[in-house]
Amino acid sequence: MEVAFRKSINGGLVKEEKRNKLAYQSSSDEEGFVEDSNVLKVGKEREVHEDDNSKYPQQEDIDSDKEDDQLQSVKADMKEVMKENQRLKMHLDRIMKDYRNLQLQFHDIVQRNAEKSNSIIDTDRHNECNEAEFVSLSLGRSSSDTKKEEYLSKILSKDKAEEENKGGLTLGLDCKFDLCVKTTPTEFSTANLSEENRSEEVKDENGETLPPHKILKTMRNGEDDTQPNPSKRAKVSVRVRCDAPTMNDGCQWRKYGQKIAKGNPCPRAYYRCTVAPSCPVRKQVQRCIEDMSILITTYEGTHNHPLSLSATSMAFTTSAAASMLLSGSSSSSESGPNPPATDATNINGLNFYLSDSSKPKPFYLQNSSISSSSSPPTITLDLTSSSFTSLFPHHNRMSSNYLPRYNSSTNILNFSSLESNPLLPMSWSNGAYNKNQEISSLNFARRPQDILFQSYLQNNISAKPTQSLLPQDTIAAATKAITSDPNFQSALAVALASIIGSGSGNHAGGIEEKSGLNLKVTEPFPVLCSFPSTSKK
DNA sequence: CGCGTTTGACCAGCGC
DNA sequence: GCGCTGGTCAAACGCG
Repeated sequence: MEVAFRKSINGGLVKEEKRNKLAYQSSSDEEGFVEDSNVLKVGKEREVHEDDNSKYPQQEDIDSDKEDDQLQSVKADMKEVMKENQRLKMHLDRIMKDYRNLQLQFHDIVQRNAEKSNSIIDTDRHNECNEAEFVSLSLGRSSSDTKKEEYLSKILSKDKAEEENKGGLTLGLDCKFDLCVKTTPTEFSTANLSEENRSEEVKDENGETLPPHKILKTMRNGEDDTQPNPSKRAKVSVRVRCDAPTMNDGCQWRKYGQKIAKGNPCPRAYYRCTVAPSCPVRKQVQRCIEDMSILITTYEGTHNHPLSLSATSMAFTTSAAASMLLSGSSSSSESGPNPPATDATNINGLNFYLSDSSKPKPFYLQNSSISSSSSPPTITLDLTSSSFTSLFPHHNRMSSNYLPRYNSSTNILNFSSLESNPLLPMSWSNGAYNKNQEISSLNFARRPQDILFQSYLQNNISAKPTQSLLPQDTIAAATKAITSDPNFQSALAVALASIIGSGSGNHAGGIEEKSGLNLKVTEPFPVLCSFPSTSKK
């Protein structure tokens, strides 16, 4: 392209082009492409006239004037393009600035939501299908917990400062998103964390290679080593309405046993995670005796391999629950100025740690209960109850829509129901992201932070007087909400970060680098989903 | 034939 | 020690 241009154009125009190129050097590739297109176009025009000149040398003077005119017009075009370029640059700067602001406000929204959730009193639901004695989580705190509240605020502000110092944001919880590690799909199955485990697992202490079943046993023993009290190993039970025999949570499972458990004629099936041959994670699946449509899935153990994002959704939830459970049972023994945890009900929430897992910044999820018997601690996430909708107290209309449910046709456990929400841009629920659902599970509302995000959507968009928004007004309303409410901006930032991270590691990395924000949420998540992190210390 | 499921046997923990 | 129960193993079986 450039060669053809040089062949056909005089030196002055070449200079002009070079000057423009220099001016655009800092522009994006897309802008550069547009610029080159212009250059190509000009070059071709020039080629035509050069041919004309050779054919009719007697019109040289006239053509020379024409050339000057065209040169001027091209220069004018260039100036316009430059102006446009400047405008785009300004746009970009503004976007980056906003993005930075959103990032800084992220912690604020986490804190505010924690406080918001504290005012929500759990309805003392008990899991009637579990024979163990359950203590209601009371995922909101009582008003008498002001000391703890203050302590939490201190922790949060301290963490915020630390986060800003570090310049990094790490989505923690016991799912440790190893955000510095970017894995490609080919790396996915052998990502760093599991690599270490694997290499250690296949050999015993004598260095001998063990057969698979012995590896498993070794694994289990090793796990017990890291968890001094095996009986304390957390179990997370998830109750979901599901017609299918088992819930597709993104992992691969192999059934290894089935038993008729006492008190329930429905057989209990035992599954083992087969994503990695040495993965010790088990799950038990059983129908609820009182409501056969409810599937009770109990997870136990720690994935020692990266999970797909769809599996991460469930692992995220369950590990968070287990984290809450374990941190609650061990928090009183932790060093530092921890508030006294008198019992499980003081744990109060799912801890989605930010950056520093030792200092939880909890979100709160309702409808959970903790078994406090002497048996292995079990937390039950009841995703079948309508009271789950108290997460969205300002929007009664959304009640049924926000029931997390398992869709057997799509094999997706949905924490929300964007598709039924006409107030959202279609592309968020039924559009491009949905097309990739099977691969990357980019449903906007499948992760706890997405619930948070949607909560904001509902509170900030639909709760406003413009309830009968036409679809074409939706974007405008969303834009208004985005620009007017910093909280919503923060929530959006979280959601966007998820999407960015889900789309392409390169893109995420690019944004990361350009913005300097270190919003390190990448996909595929090299997740080490460890349920009881606190017990491993 | 390979892989996943089924199912009876076996084992360990717990209560009496 | 014995029985009960939950959890796991592994051979048999079925399916693609």
